[in-house]
Amino acid sequence: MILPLHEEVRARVRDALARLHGITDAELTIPIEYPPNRALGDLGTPVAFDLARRLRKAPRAIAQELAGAIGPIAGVSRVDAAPNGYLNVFLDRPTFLLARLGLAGSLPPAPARPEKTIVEHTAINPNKAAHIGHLRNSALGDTLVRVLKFRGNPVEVQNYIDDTGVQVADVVVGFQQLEKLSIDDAKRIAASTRFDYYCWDLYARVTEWYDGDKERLKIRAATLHDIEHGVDPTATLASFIAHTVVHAHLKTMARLNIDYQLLTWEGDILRLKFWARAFEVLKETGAVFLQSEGKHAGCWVMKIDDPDAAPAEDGEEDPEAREKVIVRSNGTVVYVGKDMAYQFWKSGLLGRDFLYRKFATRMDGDTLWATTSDQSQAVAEHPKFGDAAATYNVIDVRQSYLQKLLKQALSAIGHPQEADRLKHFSYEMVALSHATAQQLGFAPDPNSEEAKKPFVEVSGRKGLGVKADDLIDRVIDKALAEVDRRQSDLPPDERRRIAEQIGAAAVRYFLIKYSRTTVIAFDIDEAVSFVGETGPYIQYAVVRANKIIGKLQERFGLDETATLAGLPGSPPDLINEDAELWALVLEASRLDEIVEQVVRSLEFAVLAKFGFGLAQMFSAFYQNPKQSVINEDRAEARRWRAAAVVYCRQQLTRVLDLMGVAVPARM
RNA sequence: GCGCUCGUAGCUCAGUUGGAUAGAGCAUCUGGCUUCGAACCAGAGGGCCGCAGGUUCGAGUCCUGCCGAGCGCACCA
Repeated sequence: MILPLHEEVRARVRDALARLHGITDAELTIPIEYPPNRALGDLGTPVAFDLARRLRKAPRAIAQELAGAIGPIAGVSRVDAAPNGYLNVFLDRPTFLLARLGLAGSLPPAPARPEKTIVEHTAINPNKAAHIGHLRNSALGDTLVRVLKFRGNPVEVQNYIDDTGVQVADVVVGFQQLEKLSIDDAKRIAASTRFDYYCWDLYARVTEWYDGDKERLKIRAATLHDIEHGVDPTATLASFIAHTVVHAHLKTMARLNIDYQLLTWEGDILRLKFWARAFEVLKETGAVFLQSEGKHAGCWVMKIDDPDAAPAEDGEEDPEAREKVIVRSNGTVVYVGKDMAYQFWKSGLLGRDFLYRKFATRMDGDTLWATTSDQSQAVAEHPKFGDAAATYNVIDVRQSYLQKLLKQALSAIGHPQEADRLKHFSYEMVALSHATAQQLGFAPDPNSEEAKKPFVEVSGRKGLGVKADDLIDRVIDKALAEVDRRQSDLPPDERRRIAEQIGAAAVRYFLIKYSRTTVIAFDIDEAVSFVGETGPYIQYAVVRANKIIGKLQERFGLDETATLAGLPGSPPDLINEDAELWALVLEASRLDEIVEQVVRSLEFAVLAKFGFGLAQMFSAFYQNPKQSVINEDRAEARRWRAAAVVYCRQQLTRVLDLMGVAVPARM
């Protein structure tokens, strides 16, 4: 918790500026930064540079005036003007640490954020096993959920299931046409094999089959039609495939501590006629209109307004390029129409609701709900879903255009605020490194275009990709080998559990540490590594911290509370003089600031780097014999160091929790 | 053609409201386990921040142009 101090320093600088120079403009921002080293200060601001021209004074002189006029600030020991013009602040170290441990004073409460936020993520086509690209989506989405909750936002997590799309239809075609299998055969396969893996292979074969004769695509169209209209046996088989694969996906995600509150099924959106209602709204508000001329004649279209687009230079611009067809001339709705209906519902603007049924049990024991359109399945008592003040849609960058259309649709029906509060959480895709593609047996022809690209694109249609569970298995196996080597006294099931925790940390950290705009060229060897900047590195730091606290009890018979209880009032020399210890405490306190930055930028790489950097500082501290806690003879020094360890461990544990990662009992 | 992203160490990447000396991991090299357990730590080498202009007290970060790469822009989903 450092943000309240930032605010206090800002307020006092503002106050001093008003008194000294009559500067009261609210637009003046006072940036708070961290000087390059603690000898210069704990916090600092370059505000004097901004004012130099305005006040016709050297930055240094302004900073000096401010330092003299700012007066005492609670929690601050001194304010200095640096020779180059920075205004630097030194904190009262003992008070700072004691307050953060809840041993002195009280920290201001977090701001209330009562408005409900929906986060939709994962949305994997339920026709095959999840792959690493899907994992990036889910890891980002779940981290977003955790970060929002951390700062007090009520969050509803949804996973959209496209059970009536082409991809499910393709696997149905595989069962019916290629394998000549019935629903009972499918059930038999599901009972005896990895069904999602089976579908993975079958899906790739269906793609090849289509390539063999384009006429076969007509079978796909007919299958899709049967699914949409509930024609059996096709519809029942499709439903079975989708449900079975969804359960497999849930299982996969649970291995990474990812789950959901509600599964929204596209089939229910169709059957409950959400689109018909959305279409009414769009027509009533004039958001869409029936085009009577040009190439879109007979279609219902929406104007695309693009304020960023350059104006047509010589009036030769194609007017149709500024229109998006929403309803085709044959009366059927385009894909994005269903998305609009779903989004209107999320934003509480549809005037219609799903029915709900219980689907499964969540990891914390709560109910995982699913939508339904079947009265006989519907449960009367259910939580209120949808109708959120803000929405985050976690979808890769290729969907940017469609997400933009969704925002425009909200605007066009007269709800610009809702449009503004719909955020497309976009991120780049996961591809494969050439080395990994080769290991999988997908080496492109060295003379082909593909070979010249910086990475190899994943393709579900070709069956080219790394399955999520295969990756997780490999990482866990490797972790288990390490655990077996180091913790041979532990029973096998406990070792297994630890390996699973370490594996989840490795995978999740790997998926979070890149910025959203970076294409991850997935390399298997890099992903399974536990050395350096990885999740297990952070876990290891926390395990070491726990070790110190355990030893303290063993050696001195003091538990954590007793150790800390002796701190208030004890001589603060150590923390005042030990730069390394203080740097650790100050850095640890920045979590709230980091979380705000993460929500503002939607960059979880920031969180990952913070966790790693703090763990790194702690590891150095731990490894330094001069900083030993239990070998320290002076009781006060021991207590201050223990306090720093406790605080650091607390903050690192929170960071891991935000990443959906647990702390192993031992490593 | 238009739009959006990206180009930083040998490799993979940070540098997200323009700030003090451009960082991390991996790889390479040198040290360190009878120590709070080395999944670690200490240290070394390694940079025209794609190129050229501009704005600013200050630019890896903002603007313009160029070069190079990726992804979008359907009466597909």
